[in-house]
Amino acid sequence: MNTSRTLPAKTENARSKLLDAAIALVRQQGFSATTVDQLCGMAGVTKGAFFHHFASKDALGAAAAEHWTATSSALFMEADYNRHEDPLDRYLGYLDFRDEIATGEVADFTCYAGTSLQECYGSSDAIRGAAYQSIAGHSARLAEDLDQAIAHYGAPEGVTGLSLGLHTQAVLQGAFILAKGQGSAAPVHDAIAHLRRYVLMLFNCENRMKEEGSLQ
Amino acid sequence: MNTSRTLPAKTENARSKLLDAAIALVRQQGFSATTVDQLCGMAGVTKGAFFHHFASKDALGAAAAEHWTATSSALFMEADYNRHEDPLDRYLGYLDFRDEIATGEVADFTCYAGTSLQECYGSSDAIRGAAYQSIAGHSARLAEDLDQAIAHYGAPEGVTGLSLGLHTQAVLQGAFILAKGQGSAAPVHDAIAHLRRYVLMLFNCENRMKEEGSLQ
DNA sequence: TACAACATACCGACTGGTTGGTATGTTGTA
DNA sequence: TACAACATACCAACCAGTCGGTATGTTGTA
Repeated sequence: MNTSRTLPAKTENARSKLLDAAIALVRQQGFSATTVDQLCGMAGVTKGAFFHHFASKDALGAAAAEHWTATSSALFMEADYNRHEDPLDRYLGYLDFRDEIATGEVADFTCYAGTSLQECYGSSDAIRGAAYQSIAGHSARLAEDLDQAIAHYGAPEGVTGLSLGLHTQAVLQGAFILAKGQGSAAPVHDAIAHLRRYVLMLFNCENRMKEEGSLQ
Repeated sequence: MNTSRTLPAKTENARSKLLDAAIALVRQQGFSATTVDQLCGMAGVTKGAFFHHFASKDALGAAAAEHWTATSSALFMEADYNRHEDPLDRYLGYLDFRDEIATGEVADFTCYAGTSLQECYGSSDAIRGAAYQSIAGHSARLAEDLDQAIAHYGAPEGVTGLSLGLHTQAVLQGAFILAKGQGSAAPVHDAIAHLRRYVLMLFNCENRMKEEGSLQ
């Protein structure tokens, strides 16, 4: 039992260390600017280990996108805001949570998927696909809450949960770009404030302000 | 007169050809993935010409951001929507114009500044600075109209012209990322629709719906 | 239980093509 | 003649990927 756990733990070590290193380095420098040697150095493994686990640098980039999906979706799933009964409260709680975690170094709160998607569009289909899958999946989970909110509170024509979920991601991704330009988290806080105001007006002001008390 | 125009025209030829090539290639492949030889090939010049005009590849990347600012600001300044008397109409006309030009190949309507800013954050200060300057300047011009609109129609506390201008850019930049993932312009149209609805509600619904007829 | 056959994880020196950059012409013009 | 605007030839560093080899399990079988 002990040993049967030891081997898989060790075999996953080099691999997951490389994935973690990829996420950290790519968020800081971009994918192309990150070398295999750098990745191995940060992960504390050798090139042999790298190419044992990944067929190519591109394959690592794509696998890191899936790793990113797994770790970040775990982070959001465990967060407190999911406990709200009201679906709109859950969505607004998500925005608050996003606002909270946007602190410190820019590279530490920006999105691996967005960064590599923008850079690797046109040079690697594998990475582009995996990165978009990450963002689309995240949007889809938001869409569940938003669809419930729309069913409950109503919304203008053409506004769907998925459309709002994707828009949420667009706003965040764009804010990350501005944050990189400015070197601070301020643009993220501003963008979230605007988005929050939009959604509040969408469900609150335009439609008949049902249950206003529960909406902040 | 003819000759005095010929020399600068020719001297600017290699340089501006390289700048155009940089914008085209970087939008498609990203900065790091684009080689100096590729740039020279597309521009139809040799490496000697390249390093005669630019001290380094990074310098070309930064100069291309300024070139991008110049060409794109000319495009928007000449557009018809600027003729509207109402500042809000000018802003909404800008959104419509953005919506119109988002067609065809994804790389043809995405933003050089946003792409290189995201990628070169952390690897080149010169490019990051020039790229952010491009986006910030564009936001500032939008902010002029938005400030006038706010003065005229009023707005909730904390909403300034610059804040809305930057948010507009954030939404567009984020939409470009989604467009790259999806390989189509649809996310851009969706994002603009949401942003348009937000601004309309901001000036229209929340505040006393002055001059409603002129607002679409 | 013992042992052969095989599999998995990892090491690190090496390579061959690529890349940013340089050094040295050449040409046209003032 | 002087100088700007190129072209040509070349280089040293770098980098993704390879390859032979080792160490540590795992499995099948007698």
